[in-house]
Parts: sequence; C-alpha cells; structure tokens
Amino acid sequence: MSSALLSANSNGFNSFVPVEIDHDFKFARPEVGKEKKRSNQCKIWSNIYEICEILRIPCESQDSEARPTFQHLQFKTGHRIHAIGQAFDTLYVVNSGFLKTVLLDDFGNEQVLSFPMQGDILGVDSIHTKFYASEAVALSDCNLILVPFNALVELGRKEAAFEKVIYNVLSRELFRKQALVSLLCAQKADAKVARFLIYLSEKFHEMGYSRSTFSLRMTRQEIGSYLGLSLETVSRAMSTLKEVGVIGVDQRSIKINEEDVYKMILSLPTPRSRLAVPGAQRTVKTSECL
Amino acid sequence: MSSALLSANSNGFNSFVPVEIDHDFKFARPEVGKEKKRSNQCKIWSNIYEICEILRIPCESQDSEARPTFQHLQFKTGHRIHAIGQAFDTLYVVNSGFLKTVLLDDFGNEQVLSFPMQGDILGVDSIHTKFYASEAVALSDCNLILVPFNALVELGRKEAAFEKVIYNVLSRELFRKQALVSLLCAQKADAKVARFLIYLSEKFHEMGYSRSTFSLRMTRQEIGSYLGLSLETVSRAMSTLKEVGVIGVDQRSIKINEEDVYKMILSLPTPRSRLAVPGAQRTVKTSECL
DNA sequence: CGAGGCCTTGAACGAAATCAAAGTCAGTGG
DNA sequence: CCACTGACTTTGATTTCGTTCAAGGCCTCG
Repeated sequence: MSSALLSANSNGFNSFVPVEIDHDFKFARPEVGKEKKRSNQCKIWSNIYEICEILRIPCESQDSEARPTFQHLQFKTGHRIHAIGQAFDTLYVVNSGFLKTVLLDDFGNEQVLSFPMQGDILGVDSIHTKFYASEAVALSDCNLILVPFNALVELGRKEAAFEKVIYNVLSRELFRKQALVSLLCAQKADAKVARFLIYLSEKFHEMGYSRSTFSLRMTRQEIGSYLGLSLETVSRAMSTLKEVGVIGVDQRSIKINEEDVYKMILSLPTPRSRLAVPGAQRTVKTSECL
Repeated sequence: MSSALLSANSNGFNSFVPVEIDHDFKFARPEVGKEKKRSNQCKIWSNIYEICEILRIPCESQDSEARPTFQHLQFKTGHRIHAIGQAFDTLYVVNSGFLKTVLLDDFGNEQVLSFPMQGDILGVDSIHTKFYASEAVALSDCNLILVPFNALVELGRKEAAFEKVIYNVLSRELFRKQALVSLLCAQKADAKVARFLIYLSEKFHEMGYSRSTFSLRMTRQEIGSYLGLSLETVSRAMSTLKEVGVIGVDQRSIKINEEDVYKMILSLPTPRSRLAVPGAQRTVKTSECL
C-alpha cells in the first residue's frame, strides 16, 4: 500500500527466486513482542505520549508533566467495539489485537473498510457527524485505548503539539484510504492480493513481528470484501502466488518473500484503461503550476 | 454516494418512467448562481466565516471581529494547482469551478481520486507528510481560496470553534472516501455510473444549480479512472441508462431523474460476494457491544 | 475545411463471478 | 478417543461482465 511499493530493484532477472517453505510453520501469537517498551499487555492506562508512540506519530511536546491518562480495555474475539449509528464520543487506539471495520449497505450487506491493528485508530470517520459511521469488530482478543474525543480536543487546546498530532492522524488516515482506492481501481486480482499481503508483511514488521511469516486473522470472504473480489478469487490468487513460488500458503498461515512478490507484481501488465494518455491531458497546457 | 441513496420508495412498478428529454439542452455555466450571498465571483478575500459557509460546515463562533482573510486566486482550465511531491503549505477551498485530483503510480499512470467542486477542499491528504500527496488540475476555470495551513492552525488555536471546523472537514473527507471505497467494491459498472451521476446531481443541487440537467466537466476516461472502469464501459453504461430511459445523455450533457435512477439501481442484483453471511459472522457472538 | 480530441458502438477475448463439490480444521459431545 | 458438525478453504466448470481492439461519428478550434 506504500507508494514506494513498486520500486523494487531489477537486478538480475532469473524470474522469481522461490521461497523456501517450511510446511509446518505456524504463527505463534507473540503475546510479548520484541518492541521497546510497548509490550505491557496488562497496562491499564496510557498517557498521550505513550499513545503517540503507539500511533507512530512523532510528538514534539516534551512537557512531561503529569497528563491525563486514557483507559485500556480488553475486547474478546468477535465482539463489536461500536455500531453504526451509535452516538459518537470516543476514538479507539489499537494497542494490540486485530479488528475489522465494516460498512453496512442498505440491504445489510457488509463491506470491509479496513483491518486495524496496533497503531491504528478507530472512529475518525465519525467526528463530523455525531454518530459512528462504521462498525468495528474484534478479529482477535484486543487491547484498545479509549480516547474520549472531547478530552483529546481539550488536550490539543492546551498544547499545540498535541493538536498537530490529531491533524496528522486524520490526514494519514485519509492518505491511506486514497492508497486503497488506487489499489482497488488500478489492479488485477492477483496484484491486489499480492499487495495486500505485502501490506500485512510490512505492518507485522513494524509491530516487531516476523515480516516473512505470519498468520491471517481474517477470512477469505473478508479479504475479498476489502479488495473488491469474491472469496474464491482471493483463494485462487493466493494459490497462483504460491505456484509461482513467491509465497507459501497453508490455510491462514503465510510465508512471504516481499522482494519476490514485488517483482511478480511488476511483471503483471497494468490494465490499459489506467494508462496515462500523456498527450490527451486536455487541450490546454498542464505544465505550469501557477 | 449518500448512504440514504437507496431508500427510494417502491410505490408502483411501472418500470421506469422515462425522462422527457430536450435534445437541445445545454448546461449554461451559471457564473451567478442562485445562492444566498456566495455568488461573488470577483471577490478577492474571504474570512473564516465565509469559508465555513462555502464548506458547508457549521461554525459555532460568532465572534465577528475582524479576522484574517484569505486570498482568492483564479486558475485557468488545465492548470495544475499543486504537484505531487511539492512542499505542502496551503489548503485550497473551491469557491467555484471544477477540478480533479489524481495520483500517479510508479509508471506515471493516472488515477483520479476525486472531482472537487464548490465547497470541497484540497490538500488535506498532505498534512501529515510535508508534501502534496496528490495532484490537482483545474477542469474549468476555477476560483480557489488559498488557506495557508499554518494560518488555519493558528486560527484554530485562538478559537476552539474554528479548530472543530478543521476536525470536521478532515473527518468528512475520510467519510466520503469510505463511501467511494464501498462503491468501488460492491457495485457493477452500471450501478457505479448511475451512482456517480446521482452524486453529481445532488452536488449541483447543493450548489444551487439544476439537479436534473447539467454538464459533465470530465472525460469518460477520467470518470472511468475514478470508478475503476474503462472509458468504453462508462460510455456503454450511460447508453444503457439512456435506453432504459432514466437519464438523457448527449456527449457531456446529462439529463437525469434521480428517482428513476434509484429504482434502476435497486433493480440491479447485488453481487453475491458482497452479501452478508449473517450466520457466518464468526464462531463467536457478535451481538453484544461491550 | 481539416485535424485532433472525445465519444459511441461492435466483436472478440479474458478475467472474475457464480455455481458446485470436495477437502481441511477446530470444537463438541458421545 | 473418535465421529460429527459447521465454518472455512480449495478447486473445477461454466457464465457473465468488462476490457481490449477497432472503426466510425461528433464537436471544436485553428
């Protein structure tokens, strides 16, 4: 999903070096990751600095006086964090665990919008109306930090650095959603799934887990909903990637060599309809940037 | 794109009442719309209250003292407002005119992200990095308000009501982007195009123009990029809608009966892959909302 | 009037959805 | 312990939809 995603170096072209696959690998849920000081699963309160660190948003303020702290809460697998239409008052920052957010259309059909995990935030799409715009469900046991929006705003008013953090979080969310739109529009099924796996790989790496071996927390159905594909197509795409040798798949267990998957994506043709028609920009000069 | 979109009443089922079509209708560019006091095209400066009004974000502050004002700037058709990678410093609020924002992938292919028009804002995806994440191009002559982000932040710090406005704008953008994702994932080509036209219709209505007769400002290619379709498919979808009788199309001129288009969309089957599998939620009870 | 974008339409092809069936796995209860 | 259940996954066959390729029409501008 990163825009630098396709900048794999093209040294050597001996097709795709196959990944070696241990057929018995499993994803050991790392209850105690190898992060710096963020591994305290049983923590009950976090202050704003800790939250910024979890969000990976740099915070300039160093005024380390005692600040209000925010409560952690455990959610069990399958539980709903908030429902659509419910009155909005608090944001949730994911400290650990895996979730999905979904939209329900007018027929009650489910559209997956994101798979939040550590460092992601829930509820920002609901600020401008006073109601949650989407629904969040825990895909695993989760530890979430409750951040009452009003308290956050107040904090922002006290110190500009915190306010900046809020802007940054919102802007980043928007940026990510745009990347998703781009992915949905411009890519074939295999590429969508491949990029999704790379995205997960990077995410796991960021969180301090293995970037090459992990376990999917969501069903094929959910992945398909997220990527705009049927569950069968997701399954087939994974099988294809496996045959080519760039990933290993066994049910929910994934083994991936990002480098190879990059090359693989590059070898797929871009749909013609997406190609820029350089001359056709418009009858007008588009160069100068007043 | 509105979520109430599909709540058309189903009274009577005499298929779709055809729209009467004037074959000579054209979209008279309404330089002076029938809005309240927002029709001053030649205005050079706006204060924050005026900007909120244009954005259609309610602003609670009534402290009507002299506030800093923001400059308007004219952009000609085809000109680029900002380029990807350029240093970010200012947001743009569209006072009049039509634009597109695009992402360029690693091959220089263009992906349309939005078609901003009056009341929309440009640049919010660029706050968290210090660089513009997308490119904006004028599809018609435009009147934009330059809002230096720092100045806006400062204003927000002076008064909480303004800060709220910023949060609301950002949140709203995110919300809209989600609606787009949902559209892209869950609908067939005809439905995508139909909803796109309805979206435009509502937008024109909001701006005080005719909701039933308007002119497209973008090419089929650009619509296709936005909706994840080829330009031919867009063209065919419009022809289909025309044959069914729910819209009139002649090149860029559109005549539309929203009510009929709603019914038309409802009659299209939802792709099965999107259907909620109510029992399959997960082995766990999803009901309670801790 | 001619050129160049842009739009429309047809035909062939290809990718993904749909339909269908069998395999895997975890949990349950005999 | 093992068979049974139900959710999830995989794979194949078929159909549908959208893309691609190609040709012709339209409109604007010089």
